[in-house]
Amino acid sequence: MDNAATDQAHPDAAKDAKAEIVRAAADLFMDYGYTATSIDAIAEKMGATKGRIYHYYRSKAQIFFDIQRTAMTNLFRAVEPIARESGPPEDRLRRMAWAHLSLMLREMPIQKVAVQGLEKYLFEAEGFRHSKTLAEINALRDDYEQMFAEVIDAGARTGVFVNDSPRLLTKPFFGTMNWVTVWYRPRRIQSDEDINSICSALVEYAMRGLRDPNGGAS
Amino acid sequence: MDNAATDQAHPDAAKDAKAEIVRAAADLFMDYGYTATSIDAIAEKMGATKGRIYHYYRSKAQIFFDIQRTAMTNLFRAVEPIARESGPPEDRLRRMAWAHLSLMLREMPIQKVAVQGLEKYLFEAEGFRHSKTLAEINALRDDYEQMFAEVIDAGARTGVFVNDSPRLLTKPFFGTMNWVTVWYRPRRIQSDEDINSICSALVEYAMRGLRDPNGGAS
DNA sequence: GCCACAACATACCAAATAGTATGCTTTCGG
DNA sequence: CCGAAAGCATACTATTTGGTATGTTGTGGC
Repeated sequence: MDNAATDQAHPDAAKDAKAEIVRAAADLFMDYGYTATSIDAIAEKMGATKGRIYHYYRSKAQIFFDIQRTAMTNLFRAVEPIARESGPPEDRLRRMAWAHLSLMLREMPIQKVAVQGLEKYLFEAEGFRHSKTLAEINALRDDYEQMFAEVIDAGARTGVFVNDSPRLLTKPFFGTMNWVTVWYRPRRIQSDEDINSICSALVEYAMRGLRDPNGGAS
Repeated sequence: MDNAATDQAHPDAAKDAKAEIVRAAADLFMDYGYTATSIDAIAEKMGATKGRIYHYYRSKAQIFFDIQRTAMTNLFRAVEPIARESGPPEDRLRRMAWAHLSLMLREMPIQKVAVQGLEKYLFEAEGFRHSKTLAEINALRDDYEQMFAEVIDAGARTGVFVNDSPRLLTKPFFGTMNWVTVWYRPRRIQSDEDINSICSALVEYAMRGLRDPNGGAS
């Protein structure tokens, strides 16, 4: 009994309804933040009222958690297959970074909320410290970072990457890419070409940051 | 008549009082966000009540703006002298980055609020779109970024940096450094050694991202 | 054709909170 | 030594908002 509608005769319809709520909420959270966005505002953006939202979610926080889950799920779907391939770590990592950043730009609201929103204003203040859901989200983020750390480690062992701790290197690596959520303003109509040029510049920057200037290949 | 206390006989005392408010507010904004932090909570953290705060600030938003101003002022004080020196752009930039990041880590609350907090939840919702203060803050941020862009441009002309647009290169450059405000959790007792090792790793990463792998030093 | 339940909308409530109005005490210039 | 303003605290208000309780309408199964 996770909520009122998930275990019904038409679970796919419920999924769609929840997805629409998640999208609307993410749009507003991105612009105004979590606490400054009212449930009524989310409903109004959907052309509905609170009743619709509370029929699918029992609280505002659950919507927030669902945004996180959606964001992480989408990231895994795009990046994990690449990580599992064989081949030179440098190539894999570059394509992983491209997939990550591309998704970041294409579903900015969800990803921005997910990446900047994991703050304490929910957990410290409310009773979410021991939440099962919270632990799940944190585990997802850790696993995701670990996926990159392993490829970086593999590259370091072959000598193409610098020899700092992989865990420490992932920080600026993600910083280079995730910082788009701070400075990039999605245009009305964002051309693929626009996105691709940003991806290219940032991914190459991130890769140069890892590479060892002295270490030749092999 | 900026506020009630600035043009009095003891402006320095008022400055101290305001600085204490700014610090307390930044601490709470960092953890809970702007809207989720009540004026009463800020007052309580100072061992006082609202009266004390509203004696120096006429609104919550003014406190927020003062945090931004303080953060930018401190950054300029630390970085601008280095930018004005002569010498190889690469050396100057590295030391500018170090100063920037060092300050970032040492006054995390103020800097984190300043760097991540310039959101719309104030301006779109309220009547702050045409605020004089807001324009001033934005100008400061632009000038600050421009300072780095110029040094990067100088380095690109000597051939040590890659040839992308300086404006585009500053994004991942700041991303590498400012992302600490997302992942770094200030320890109870943060040793200088701790901070220095982080500075070193991130600054070197940021510099490698700029450097042209093919371009030897002029 | 009826019934149970999904899928909402509407009305309502209690708590939180930005801001104000006012009162009290200390300090200081003349 | 006194008036006036600084430097607060206290009491109060109007509004916003998360959440609930209670409708109302459509719809699929039998």
